[in-house]
Amino acid sequence: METLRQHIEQITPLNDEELAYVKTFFTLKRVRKNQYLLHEGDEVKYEYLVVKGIYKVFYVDAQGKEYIVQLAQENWWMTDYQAYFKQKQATMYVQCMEEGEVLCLTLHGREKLSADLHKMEHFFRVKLTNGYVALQQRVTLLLSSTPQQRYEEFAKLYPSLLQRISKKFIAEYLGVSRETLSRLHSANNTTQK
Amino acid sequence: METLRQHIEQITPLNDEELAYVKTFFTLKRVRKNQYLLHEGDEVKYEYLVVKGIYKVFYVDAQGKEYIVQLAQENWWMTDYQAYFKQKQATMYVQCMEEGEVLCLTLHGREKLSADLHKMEHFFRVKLTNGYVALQQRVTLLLSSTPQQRYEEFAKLYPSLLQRISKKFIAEYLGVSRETLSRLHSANNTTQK
DNA sequence: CGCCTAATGTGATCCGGATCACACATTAAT
DNA sequence: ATTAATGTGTGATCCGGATCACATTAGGCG
Repeated sequence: METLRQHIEQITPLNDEELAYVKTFFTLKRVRKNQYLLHEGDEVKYEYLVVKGIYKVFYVDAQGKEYIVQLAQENWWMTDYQAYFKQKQATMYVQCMEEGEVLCLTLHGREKLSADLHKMEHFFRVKLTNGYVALQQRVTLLLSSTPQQRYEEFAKLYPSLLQRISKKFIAEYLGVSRETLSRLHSANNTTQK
Repeated sequence: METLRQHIEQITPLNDEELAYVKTFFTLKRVRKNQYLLHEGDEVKYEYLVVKGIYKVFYVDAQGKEYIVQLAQENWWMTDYQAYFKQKQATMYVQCMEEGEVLCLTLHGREKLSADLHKMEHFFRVKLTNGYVALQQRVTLLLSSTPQQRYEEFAKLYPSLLQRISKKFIAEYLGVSRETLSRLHSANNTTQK
């Protein structure tokens, strides 16, 4: 739980009393590899703050193809936000790719915290702001770039993930086929040598 | 300025005193067709709340191709948010497509309002939440769908824009060539008849 | 330790959509 | 009203990346 304090205090300081109050809204959960935190069709009870591990948020189209909407690692928040905020059934899955633990927060908890503590409303606003900017960047990337550029951008933003997850999933995140991604490497290696 | 009250009160009620205070941070600006509110390389002084008119937020790649990141109409907020929040030079343009007026707010104003009035911090958080969800939907759409599906989705979400702006710009928003979009129509009309 | 399954590389083929090129229609400008 | 500028449809060609198919390697895990 110490993680939580650090995470929040990157944005706003909390005194002990406030922190104690905040903590009452979170529950810690251990997660094993391949375990689902959320399944399509589920009610979306929680959003999750990743304490440890790697997770993917993805959906599956009519043909059974998977598309990764978000790859989350330490200190990232994740869930099917559309369903979470609107309290509808999930259209996405959240699955663990590397075991770890997450802190769970209900929508009610989030709203209560925001209403009771101006600081926490501020915290969530700042987090959302960052998330919004990051998503907008992803939109511009998807609109305009080649698989090559997408991969380079990804490698720059998340060098650690390159090591920790398989290329297949990176391809699904980039919206590129596994094969095309693989061929990029060969092309790169020959030129850069 | 009455628009502003209505807009904010969709999310949180304000008393007269609060409203008066809020108003001091906004300035109204008339905008003519084709006028730029923001130019690549500019310092990003403001974000804009659209009172009237249609605007596009777009960027231009090395080949001179345009990509529309956002199409904004009444009651939408817009600017180059990446640059606005991080106070960097703009990488995008904001241009008017149908004349109207906007309310301008500085980053300092936004932060001051949020700090002084918990209600306003709440307002911005809710707006950001909605924006985040909408952007995530756009990401899933760009990741997985055909031009056909993108167009249908767009037509469903923004039927009014279909009438008011040219196909060329819709194509740039969807990340599809003008010609491909045009051919979709022909295909549609023959089948649905 | 070796088996089975998943991850990766690589060739061959195919196809959707970009691009180029032009005709026609519509709108704006003086 | 005339001319220019911009929007729209449509054909012809081309190419990047998806798809299919298989060989190779690397990891779990019994």
